[in-house]
Amino acid sequence: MPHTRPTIADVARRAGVSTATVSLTMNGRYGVNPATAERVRSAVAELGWVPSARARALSRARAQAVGIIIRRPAELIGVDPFFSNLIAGVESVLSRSEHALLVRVVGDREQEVLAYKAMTAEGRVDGFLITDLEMRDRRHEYLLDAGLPALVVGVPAARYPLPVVGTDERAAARTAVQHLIELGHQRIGHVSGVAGYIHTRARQTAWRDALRAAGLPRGPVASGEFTAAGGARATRELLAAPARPTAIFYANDLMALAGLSTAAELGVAVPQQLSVVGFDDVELAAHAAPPLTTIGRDTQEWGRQCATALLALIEGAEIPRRTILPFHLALRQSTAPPQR
Amino acid sequence: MPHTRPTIADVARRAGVSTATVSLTMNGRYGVNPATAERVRSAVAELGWVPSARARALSRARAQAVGIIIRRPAELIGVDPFFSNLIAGVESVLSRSEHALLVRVVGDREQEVLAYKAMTAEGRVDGFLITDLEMRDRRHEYLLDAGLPALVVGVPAARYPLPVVGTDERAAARTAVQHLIELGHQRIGHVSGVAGYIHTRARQTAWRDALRAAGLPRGPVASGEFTAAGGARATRELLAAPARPTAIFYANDLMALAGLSTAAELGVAVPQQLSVVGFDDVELAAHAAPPLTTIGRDTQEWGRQCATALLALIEGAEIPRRTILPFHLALRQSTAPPQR
DNA sequence: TAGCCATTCTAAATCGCTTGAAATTCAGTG
DNA sequence: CACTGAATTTCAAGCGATTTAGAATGGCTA
Repeated sequence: MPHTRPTIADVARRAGVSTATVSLTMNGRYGVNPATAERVRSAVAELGWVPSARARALSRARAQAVGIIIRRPAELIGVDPFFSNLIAGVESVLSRSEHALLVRVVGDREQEVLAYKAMTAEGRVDGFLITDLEMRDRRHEYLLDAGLPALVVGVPAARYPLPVVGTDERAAARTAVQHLIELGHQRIGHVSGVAGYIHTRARQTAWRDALRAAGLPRGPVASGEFTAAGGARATRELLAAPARPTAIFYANDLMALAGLSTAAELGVAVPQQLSVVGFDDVELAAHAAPPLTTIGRDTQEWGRQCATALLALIEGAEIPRRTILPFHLALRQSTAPPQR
Repeated sequence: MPHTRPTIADVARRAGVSTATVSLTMNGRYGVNPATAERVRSAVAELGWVPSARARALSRARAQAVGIIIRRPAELIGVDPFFSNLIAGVESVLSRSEHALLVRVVGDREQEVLAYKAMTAEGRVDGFLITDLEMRDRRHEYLLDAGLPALVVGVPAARYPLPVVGTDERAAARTAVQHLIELGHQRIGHVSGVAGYIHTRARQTAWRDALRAAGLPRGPVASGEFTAAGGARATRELLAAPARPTAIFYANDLMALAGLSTAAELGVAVPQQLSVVGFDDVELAAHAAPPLTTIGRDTQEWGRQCATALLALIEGAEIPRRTILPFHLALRQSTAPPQR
């Protein structure tokens, strides 16, 4: 006998009141006699009633959920702990507010657009978290005209029409390159990420600008596509150049770690012959050989902050156009002054 | 003027039929005149109608969603690409079937129980994917009596009452240790993961059994807690032992990679003085110095298979009690015969 | 004692879709 | 020509909450 879950009607009957009263009581509206409220509450407790999210979503016209759509080719999904950490942070806030997190993973842009439209049209979510912003990102268009609040997580893009929570990665990358410059490096290369992303650009531009500002020649670049294989390949490429760089700034730690191994394999001593700086400060960075100097930020904190901000947006509150969170430079042993 | 989304009534009006007919048509029930169906379909297309998931969930008594609750301490969330990959695989199947994926991340067991109960009671999901099965896991209890289908992803535990999709990690681990034995190693240590998990146990037990079966002495063990820091610490511990092992089998790649660095730091040459085998075959493993020999399985495929199976369960179909997916041993340069 | 108000509650409509029962249509039959 | 039955289509009752307008109650005031 499949004992069905109690409904609000069962609670009402048990407490000897109408369903309206139960609803009013449990949603903390005032105007309910304390004694009645008490009766309702004990009926709820006795029956173990939990309001149906389905019914609630329909009558409140709120899904009580937020969505995050991840577009990455399959092989890039697991390369960094970014999403796991972000989601963990987001969740720690959402779960306290009775909001669910819907995650969708898509492979290409076409599917992505469909996913946003479907989730919106079906009314599954009340707002979106947007990641991996691209150069000419158009996602705000269908979000804005669907009237759903949305928020970008990551790098603040100049004049993007949605609020942002993230880190000034330009400043972060500049700090990394600055560190190399201060050590005395003059030929500083860069291994960049997947073209098109705002954060790829921010890191690369900051590197270029920092060199220019210091009056140094523009160093060599190679794309590592954010993968270990790409990082290894790019490292090989940079180290094979005629005027070999004495330092390389990598757009993420995964590539930097692969770069470390590649250097070892080529017999290039780090940091004596080559200084290496990464980006992300993944846990392994501190336990590499040599431990990796890198830029980090607290991704879980990003998650917490952006969830909080998105919930506020959903409630109709105003939020700052940009929330900039700090980064840090973890100084370890993969950087040193260049050898004479 | 916030142009509201069309409802089924708008479509019905436009097509000159009742809402029942629209519903019947769009849900592919037979018994609708082809000509009428055509009119309905064009009305749907013209208005761009998409059925409301909220209303549907209520009337069909189906959430059209599955849930996954991840319980890990914050610092372990991002350590491996497991969840990202699993979710990517799961999603590739779910998205085709109009099911959403709800992700919840909790920190401890108490929150976990609450999360399962809440998701179930609120009716947010039609089924669960269970990961990180523990030794005396009780999750089946509240799932079974809530009547929700659920499925374990990962290591098949003997006599666990829910169906499983995963890999025989015992066999996988045995293969890894066997490889070391065949190379001629006699003192083989193990760096284990977080105690309590089925997979931690499976890997450790398989290691012990393989040694015993080969008539070798039981090697030293240390827990690395699945983290890089832990892996480094454990490695240091094993290498400091009086009878230093000539090979170490790590319960995951992260620890093995940290182990590689630690060995380098201690001046222990890999693979000449120490062979290292990991578990996971993360992308970086192939680009470590030296490239890491490790056991891998296709986590995205796990995701696809378990999503498919869970959907079948939700439809009320029968599925095999256990679906065992393959693993592979990636032979690289971190293992070699022991030096005399 | 009638009139007023504030406080509590409830009836009933609503959210947008699904679905079983009933109504309608119409060709085929006897 | 009435009757049967298959094929279509519609009615209307849910699904389980929320919410608004208004009813009931009771204490006070004039």
